[in-house]
Amino acid sequence: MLAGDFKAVADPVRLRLLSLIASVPEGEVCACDLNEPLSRSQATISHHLSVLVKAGLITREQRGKWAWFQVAPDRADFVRTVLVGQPVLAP
Amino acid sequence: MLAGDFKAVADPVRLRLLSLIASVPEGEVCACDLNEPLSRSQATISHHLSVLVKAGLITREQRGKWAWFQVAPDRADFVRTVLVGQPVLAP
DNA sequence: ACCTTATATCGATGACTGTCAATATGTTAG
DNA sequence: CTAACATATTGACAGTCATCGATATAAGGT
Repeated sequence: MLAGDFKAVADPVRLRLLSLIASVPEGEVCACDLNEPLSRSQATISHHLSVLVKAGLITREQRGKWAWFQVAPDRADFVRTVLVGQPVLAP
Repeated sequence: MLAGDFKAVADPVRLRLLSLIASVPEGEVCACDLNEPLSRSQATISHHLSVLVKAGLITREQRGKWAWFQVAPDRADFVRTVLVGQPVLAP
């Protein structure tokens, strides 16, 4: 658990992006669906997505014209912890 | 779970400070014990402690000449999650 | 081949951050 | 009261960051 992991989610836009990506039932989101709801420029959204990818929290896959993002499988637990907050404790 | 919470732990020095404070059996640490092990100036340590206090993750109590810090009781779960990483899942 | 669309990259800029030396504040001891 | 000590605050500086407009890259359609 390094400070760099938290740095990646220490920005409101990135946290929201991660939340959006993690919350879709399909498990992946097209970048085209992420530009509008954040009220930031396309360049800014692209930048933040790239930060999340470089941090290893999400993965990017080019499919045709579109780029699809999903939570990195090996970081799903970290992402869930970050988004849900309180861990569920074993009794 | 706001980005500000993660911002507070997104610095290596602060993460280490939080870890030191959270890991002492007594539950509280004197600032005098935090200056040395981080290899930063006294002013820098004081600054980071104040950031953690303002974020509500630790509390500060003046006792005589010394300042004592402990993990804020109402944020103990967040701190544990941050430091331990994986949450323990209920079966 | 061209045009359109989707996304990334570049360059610039203003804001924020970590750091330290110096100084201030507050506390205890003599 | 004064000296010594612990911690906080101030001021300055260099580095990082979020943001955007403009441009580049790449893919698909016509």
